[in-house]
Amino acid sequence: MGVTIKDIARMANVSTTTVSRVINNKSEGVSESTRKKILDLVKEFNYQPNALARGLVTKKTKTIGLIIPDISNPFFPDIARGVEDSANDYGYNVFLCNTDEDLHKESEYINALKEKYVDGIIFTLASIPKYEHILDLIKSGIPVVMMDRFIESKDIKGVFLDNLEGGYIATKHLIDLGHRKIGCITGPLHTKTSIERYEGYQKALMDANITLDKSFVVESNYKMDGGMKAAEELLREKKITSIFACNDLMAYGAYKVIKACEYKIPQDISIVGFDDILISQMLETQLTTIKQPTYDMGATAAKMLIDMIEGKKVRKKIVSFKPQLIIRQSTCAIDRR
Amino acid sequence: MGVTIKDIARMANVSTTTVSRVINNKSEGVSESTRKKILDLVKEFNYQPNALARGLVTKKTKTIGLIIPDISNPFFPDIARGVEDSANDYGYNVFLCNTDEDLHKESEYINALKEKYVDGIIFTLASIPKYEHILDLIKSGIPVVMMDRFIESKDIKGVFLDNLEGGYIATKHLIDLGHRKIGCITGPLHTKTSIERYEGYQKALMDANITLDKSFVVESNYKMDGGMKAAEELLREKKITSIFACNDLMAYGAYKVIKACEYKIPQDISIVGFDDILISQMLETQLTTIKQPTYDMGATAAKMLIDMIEGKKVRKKIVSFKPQLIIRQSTCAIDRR
DNA sequence: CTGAAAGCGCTAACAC
DNA sequence: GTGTTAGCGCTTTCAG
Repeated sequence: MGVTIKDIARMANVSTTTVSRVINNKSEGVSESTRKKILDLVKEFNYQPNALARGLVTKKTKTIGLIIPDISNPFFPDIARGVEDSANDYGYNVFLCNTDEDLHKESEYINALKEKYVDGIIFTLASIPKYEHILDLIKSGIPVVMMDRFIESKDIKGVFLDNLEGGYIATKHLIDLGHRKIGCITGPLHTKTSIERYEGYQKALMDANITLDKSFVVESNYKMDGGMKAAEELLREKKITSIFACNDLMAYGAYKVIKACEYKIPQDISIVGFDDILISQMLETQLTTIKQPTYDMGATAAKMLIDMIEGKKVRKKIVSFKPQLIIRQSTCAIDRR
Repeated sequence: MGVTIKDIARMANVSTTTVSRVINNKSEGVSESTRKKILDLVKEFNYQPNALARGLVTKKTKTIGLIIPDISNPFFPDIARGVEDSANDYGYNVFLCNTDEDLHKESEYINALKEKYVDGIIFTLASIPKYEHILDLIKSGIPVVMMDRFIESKDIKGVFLDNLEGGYIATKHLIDLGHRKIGCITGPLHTKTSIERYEGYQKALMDANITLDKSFVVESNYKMDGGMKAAEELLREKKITSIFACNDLMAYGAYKVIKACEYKIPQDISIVGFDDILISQMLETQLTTIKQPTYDMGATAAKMLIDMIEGKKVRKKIVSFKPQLIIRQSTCAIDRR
């Protein structure tokens, strides 16, 4: 559909090689006059190089894949936006792939992306701890950057949040406010992120010489209803004065239960979440939470990937982002009770 | 990187033609034995066809482009998910492109997608009423499906929400509850969607024999702060008893102002929004609103596009989705005041 | 039922 | 400075 490099060459009375040289700016050895002639023709006939043909010979497509669990999960749009913006800056396009954490879909996407010769892939793994296929992928030579969910392996590169630090500062904030009986609603404890946040909680307690009471810890599912159930359990004569929920959705579930029980937030019970999703600042009592720099994480992952693709030295194999405590209205000092 | 059709052909002692036939299931004329031999080899060596080479000759890439303003706008992730799911069902991959409603970026993406030979493009236009480039694109022959934002043109195909109906049922709901003094916070009135929602409001009033009071109508910007300003204006001795905000973000802005003024929702002022974004059901007083079937719209757009690509008869050129009234807690009958 | 040959549109040695 | 040639990996006539 349209004019090819041959057409331009014929009209300019030059070879395709020469045309190729100028459209790729490898025009060291092209006279200014033929250069201009070609450029004029290109503009006049709106010549657009066929990326398939080009890719077939160069083995580069200026295309990357982004594989995530689910773009409609509020955690991912900002990441995706960061990735796409960076990619776009470097002239790359991005394939969006939603896996629903399904390993089969994950493999299918990997195959499709390989067939389409993407230059690299950014990955947020399924939380299931199974990733031989990823390791194989990396060994096959295609640049891969992991995001958010870590893999134990020497040759992994990636962008992660310091979840331990996040759990730590969330809990420390509560401790600094005078709380001693701090409940913890964790995510599923077979995932690294959940474990780390929980470890952060434990470390903060330890540093403050507070003994861990396991009955204050409830494992949940990162969902709202899970947060509700967990809060019901914690409220059952545990006498806790505060809760650290390992994500905002669960914090919101807890929030609803607490308010339904006629407790006041933060006077009766302080609560801190994790993620800083949009709703957190829209609640009646705005949620104190731990913010992840999602956009930056996406943007950094894409930059890193493209550096790898273009053979630049990638200094840091692992970039660790620091979470940030956002103090809002759902926490207060215990002596204000 | 890896084994090609030639390798398979050599190992099977057949021509590449034959291999091509079996991997593309055009194997009418291939004996069962060679067929099996080839399939075994394909599996053994994990042969993956090179999509670039294939696309170069077939002019088809099993790839579509999705051009939207901004994936981090909560309205779009569900749409994108619908698009991607449908595409995936048919074996297509999707390029994600964020334009920020910038016409220049829009054109750049169109060019890039054409160079990469996408089979079709799904579009949510910038709201600026300028779209010659889209019309050109369509004339160039590449299948295009519009989404959400309409263009006046015979040969347009697309998927839209019946925004007039949406404005109508929102307003009618208020009228049915006994309200007569109904404020309206519109979006920017140079966009078709905004105009239509506003027209729906007017039509509902007219059908109920309520005279339109223009002082009850405030044009705003679809953003939260715009909703706040508009609400402040409406609250200034207009004596309205209810507000129809043309999206949830503005409704939320109004909500905050109303509560800040110590009015009660819905007893003093009823409010209905539009979109049903996640936060609407998370507010202290859950928001009555108009829901758009975003996922379905995306999924339908992709199906439509792929049907066009694959030459199937597309019965409906325009699919109009009906909005749905979601009654929650922010509206009540006027006599309960 | 199978293969030979041409060609998609481009880039990359290499030669002049 | 510029052109010739080969070839990327595949599909598609056309012939047998």
